[in-house]
Amino acid sequence: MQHDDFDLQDFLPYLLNQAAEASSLEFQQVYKDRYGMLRTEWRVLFHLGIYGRMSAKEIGQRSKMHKTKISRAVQKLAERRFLTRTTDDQDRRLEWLELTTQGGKAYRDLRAIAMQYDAGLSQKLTDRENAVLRQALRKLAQQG
Amino acid sequence: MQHDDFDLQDFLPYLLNQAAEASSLEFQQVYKDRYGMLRTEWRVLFHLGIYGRMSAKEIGQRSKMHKTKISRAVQKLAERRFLTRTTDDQDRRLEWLELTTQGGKAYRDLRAIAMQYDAGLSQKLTDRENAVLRQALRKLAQQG
DNA sequence: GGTTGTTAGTTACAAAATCAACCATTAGCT
DNA sequence: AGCTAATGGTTGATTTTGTAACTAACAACC
Repeated sequence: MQHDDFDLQDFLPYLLNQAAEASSLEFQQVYKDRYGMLRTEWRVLFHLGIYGRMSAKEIGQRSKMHKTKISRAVQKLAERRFLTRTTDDQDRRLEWLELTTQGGKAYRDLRAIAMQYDAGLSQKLTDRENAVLRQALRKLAQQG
Repeated sequence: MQHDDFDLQDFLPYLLNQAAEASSLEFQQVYKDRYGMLRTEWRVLFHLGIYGRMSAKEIGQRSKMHKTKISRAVQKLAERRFLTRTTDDQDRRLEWLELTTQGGKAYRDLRAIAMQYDAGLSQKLTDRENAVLRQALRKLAQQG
């Protein structure tokens, strides 16, 4: 049982997780300290900021977050007046979510930081690594 | 605010997380359903399986898991008789962890599945992507 | 030899994620 | 129309994590 040949550092699920965790640490600090947000919350914020008005369901499809997470994130963001919810006229189960002016401001602020942060991460890698990495990650991200 | 240029799918912390989550889903099913283990638990199990007897502290250093997580994982694994704990003679704060026969069996079983699973993931990528990906992830994983 | 500071590991409590059951509404079928 | 199933979203109970405070043992210094 001593020092066998399996290398944990080469096992993709583990390695990916290590990289994901390490590389989101600092950004987490920002949305946490600056806006008191959770990961789920900035994600919802970003979805709305990027794609504009959408429903919780759509956010779920895109982000693969579970609907309860989204539901609670939306609640918090609504409480803080970062978004508004309007029930659809045709289908009254459906709710349209949209950033408020304040929400938009928070989004743009965080987006700027995200872009800067991402640039910093990219600097750790060569151009080729960056390109191939993102390509590969996208393949892995689509489950199946 | 509609459809701005920022791409969430290109933001590394997000992309990494999506890939990590997607690519660990099936393996998670295995250690969960088959051994009722948590992520922290199989990680501890693997550390001991790979490196042999070690202390909780060492596991923490290698895995970057917080010591409370490790403490709890060790407890569970000990309850299930997957490992034994022996206090060090020199330094009685220190505890040596070691897999039992049963623990070793579980480890080898899961390791086999992990290897197979990893091979499956690798198949989604070209050889070059595989090499570059792992290289890049290792760089990102070392924080700083 | 006693005081202070560290270290390995645990525990208690709060925060968050998960899972299942739950409304309310709409769709589909007969 | 009336019944059943499916859908969008919420809620509550349980599990898991995170944070801080805590032991117990050791180290270092005076």
